[in-house]
Amino acid sequence: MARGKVQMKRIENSVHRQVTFCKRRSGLLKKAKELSVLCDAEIGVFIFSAHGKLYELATNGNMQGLIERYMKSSRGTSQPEPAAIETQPDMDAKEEINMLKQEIEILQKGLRYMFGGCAAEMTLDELTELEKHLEIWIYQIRSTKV
Amino acid sequence: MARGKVQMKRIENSVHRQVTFCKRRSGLLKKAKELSVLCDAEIGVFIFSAHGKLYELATNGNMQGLIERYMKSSRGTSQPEPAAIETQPDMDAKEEINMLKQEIEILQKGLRYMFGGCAAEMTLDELTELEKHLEIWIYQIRSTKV
DNA sequence: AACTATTTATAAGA
DNA sequence: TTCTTATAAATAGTT
Repeated sequence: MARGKVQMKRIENSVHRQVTFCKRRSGLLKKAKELSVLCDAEIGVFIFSAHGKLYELATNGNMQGLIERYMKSSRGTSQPEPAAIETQPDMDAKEEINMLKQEIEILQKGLRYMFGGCAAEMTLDELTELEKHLEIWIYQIRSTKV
Repeated sequence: MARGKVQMKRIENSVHRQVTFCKRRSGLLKKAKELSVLCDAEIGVFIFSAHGKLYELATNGNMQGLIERYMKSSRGTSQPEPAAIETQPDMDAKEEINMLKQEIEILQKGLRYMFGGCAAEMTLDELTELEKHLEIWIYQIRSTKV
């Protein structure tokens, strides 16, 4: 914007890119906050910088809760195929194993969030609840198989 | 902004609120897209209107993937440590990697299946495999409960 | 949905 | 990074 239009493509100069990232990131989060306040909306934003750093905003202060809600809302919207699982070819086998294990943990965590969001440590009741969900799921799978 | 400042509080007039929501929502999504293009960032945004309607943007077109990445990044932020994933200690590293990758694919399919309201297509074998995993989880849950 | 008068956001420079 | 400032963009109120 100011002092010259900006082309809508990646900023090649890395210093400019970094500065713009910083400014626009804060602008975006501000706008999100404003929208939520003015219009009584719940908003979740997450931004990964090119270097992988995470910046986030969840208007209710609870991104996990928003993600659960998102998952419920977007149910039925056909999900795109996730990217094939690729790992660095030059990666050490041990590292790769750890990476994959992490991925699995994430997926498991995702499932737990899915099932009514036991966010922190799971109580006995929560575990029972999860167990029940899994049993239902298995039941559905068995029905599908027939 | 234009023609008068706006107070940073909920707009009481519901017509104004709706119009502003529409305008600012599109503005926010535009800004998010711009930031991602200009600065090479990955961004996920979801907005729930006061009435619960979902609007979203995922810069890579894959919100599910972004959510997984988010969970990975925010790990450690007061998240409980999930049970360690155990594999055979005597297993060949290559084998182990393949096994873990398979598990991930199954979990991903399972998640999609879940999100899609049990509509996503899975083959019979995949369903059986998923069923088996769910049974293992149930077993783990029951062990934890004891 | 279109139109503008203004306010905001921000690119470039310091 | 922070501030300044000229300009581009967004948008509140109006039609």
